[in-house]
Amino acid sequence: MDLSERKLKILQAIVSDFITTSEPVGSRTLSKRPDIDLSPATIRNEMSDLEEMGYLTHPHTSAGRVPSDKAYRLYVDQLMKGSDLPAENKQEISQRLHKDADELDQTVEHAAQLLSEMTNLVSFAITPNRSESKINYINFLPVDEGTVVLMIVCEDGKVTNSAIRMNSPYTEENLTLMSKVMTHNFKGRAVSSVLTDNITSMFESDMQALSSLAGSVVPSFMKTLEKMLNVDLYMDGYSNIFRLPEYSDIAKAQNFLETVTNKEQFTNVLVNRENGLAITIGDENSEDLKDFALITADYKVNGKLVGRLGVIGPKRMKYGEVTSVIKYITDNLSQTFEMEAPAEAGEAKALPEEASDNDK
Amino acid sequence: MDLSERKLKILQAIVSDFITTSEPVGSRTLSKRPDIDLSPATIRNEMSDLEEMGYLTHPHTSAGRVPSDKAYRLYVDQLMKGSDLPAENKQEISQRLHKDADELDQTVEHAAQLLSEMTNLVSFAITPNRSESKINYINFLPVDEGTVVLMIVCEDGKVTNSAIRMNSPYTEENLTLMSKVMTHNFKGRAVSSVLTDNITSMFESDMQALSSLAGSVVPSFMKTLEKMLNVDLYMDGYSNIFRLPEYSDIAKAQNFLETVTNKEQFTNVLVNRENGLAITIGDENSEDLKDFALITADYKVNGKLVGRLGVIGPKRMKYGEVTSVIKYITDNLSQTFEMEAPAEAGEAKALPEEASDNDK
DNA sequence: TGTTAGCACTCCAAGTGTTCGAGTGCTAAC
DNA sequence: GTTAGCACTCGAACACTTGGAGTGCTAACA
Repeated sequence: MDLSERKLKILQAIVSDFITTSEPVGSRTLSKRPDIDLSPATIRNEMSDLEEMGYLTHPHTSAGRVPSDKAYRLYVDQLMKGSDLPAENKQEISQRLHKDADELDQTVEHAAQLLSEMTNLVSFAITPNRSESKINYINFLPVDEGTVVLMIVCEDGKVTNSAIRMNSPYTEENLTLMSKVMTHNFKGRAVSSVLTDNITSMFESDMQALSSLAGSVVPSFMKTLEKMLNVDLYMDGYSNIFRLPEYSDIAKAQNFLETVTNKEQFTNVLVNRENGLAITIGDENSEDLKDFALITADYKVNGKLVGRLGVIGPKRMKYGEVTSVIKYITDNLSQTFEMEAPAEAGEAKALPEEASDNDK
Repeated sequence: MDLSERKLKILQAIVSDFITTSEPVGSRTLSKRPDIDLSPATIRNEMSDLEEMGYLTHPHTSAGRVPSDKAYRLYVDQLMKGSDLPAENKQEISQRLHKDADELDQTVEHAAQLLSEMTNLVSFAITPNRSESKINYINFLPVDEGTVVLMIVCEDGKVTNSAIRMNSPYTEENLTLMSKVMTHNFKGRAVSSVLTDNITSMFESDMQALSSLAGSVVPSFMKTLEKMLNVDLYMDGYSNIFRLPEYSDIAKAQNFLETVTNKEQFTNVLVNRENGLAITIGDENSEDLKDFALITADYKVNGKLVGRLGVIGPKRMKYGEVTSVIKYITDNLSQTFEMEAPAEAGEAKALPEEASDNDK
């Protein structure tokens, strides 16, 4: 049996009704809708069919129907009408994203904030992954007798640095030499590819003079490269969940919050999602997210690097509206980051002694 | 009327009972305690006095007594017995804090995590404020035709950088010169003091050759200095609040979460607390925190810079235990950061063209 | 043959009444 | 000053009732 026009219409009505009210919808309620001109009895028959086909479920005998994951999927794929954002929202988005747009991190954080405000859901955003970014140069800066700062700069402009505790004494000449040799060796190579190299052998062949330093430097270098791969995760709107009736049950709210505040695990989920606009509902997610729906979309930095932004909430979600907001924000972000090369700035700790020497 | 030995004992019993059970305590319950050898009636009389003196309240006629803020304060100041941490906890703390201790940020984050695990409360930690740190050197790195990276390094080792969009073209010589002049001008001065300077005038007098660049550089320089003053806030254990009976009321949980996830406001509260170990209870806090108790303590980096760490929870809190954990962790942190100069690393974005030139 | 009215049945939510226990305050006796 | 006793209060828990919203089924209708 496949879905007749009428069944689709009924299903559509049930899903959208349930999305707004979060109450199981009954045949009488439906028959009152102006767009549905059928008696409750007829609707009951259709609903019964739809239930058999797996689109609806039944909390208990005398309750209305509730959409299944399968129904949400159908709804999102076929039935949902995409809504266009009101002009004022569009304007607010552009305004707030362009203000202070010279710091990528901050702008992305603002975007997440904005998203949670506009959707009343929990939002998140991750910064782009740099594994395929190419190294531009490597620099060692003197700090104190025992410490230097290692600084790696990518072609796309990311600067990452770490302090290194040196096991053996160094001279500034050593550092300059090391900077040059390492830059020469790695310039133009992708971070991920360098990470799989056998760096120590390079030290043996090229840098005999420096081999005593290699022991301190190589592990830090690898660690710094790994650090470059980290993406930052911003989340916002945690307390929004309390507005949703599905989380008036404390245990559910707790479960949600626990899932969502496990940053490491959550980042992992986000990083591994499909590119572009991705909507996953219920059991399409991993086990721990099976009660939720996620919508994500990508933004681009300089037309290349890809970050991601989205929301998580109950399966009963205003897919149309939320999707529009997310798309509008990601498009806006991409546009913002395309025009200029925005700054993504951070900090590093070290104790330079006479660092301006480095300029001579 | 002042507090007799016996009243104190009763009050102590009430507070500690209420802290563990969160139920109003009645006279019968108290009289059953082995350390209190009085009949319920006597206890009732004493409780009645204590209520009159403002130490106890009464949810309704036939309920037990509940401690007031004043009672908690007395309890913390005089009655509470500080508990010593079990050796295994101490060991766990040292172990987990010393692992990966070369990154300050990360270690501080771990400390917050640890703290929330051990106390089952919401924990937080802020990194040290650098307003009195001295500038060590300032460096401009070439990126592309329109962009350079500004990098400011403090004596205490903090490195902060931003990308600057240049309004007019620059040469590498310009950058080197600018690095030198600015380093010369600001080396050894505290960040906060430089922030109050009139920098533009310096450009006019010292750097005529560079004045065309000043328009782009000065605002960014100030912004970067301000960025150095930002402290990072880490929080952990949000979902712990659901274990507490006081937050089984959804509205209260929501209120708590909203208060606590307002990072900006919360950071502000933390930064302005008293130094050392600080416990504030109920109405000793600002209006929005009046239903909570906060405990914070400081840790030191290199014996000087001061960061802060603590918990927030209901006024009914195991003050003794929690204080011990916090103190042990902050002591441990201070110790960790004293031995070595730990790395606090971050990142910056820029698009260097031929940056190794900077080394020659 | 598809649609609808009618009816018996189910189940939850909300309201009501009752009971029970833990608590208080007060008074009088020790 | 302390305690026992007693009347009283209040909320939590439980059972019970009721009403409404819903279903499924059957039979009648177009």
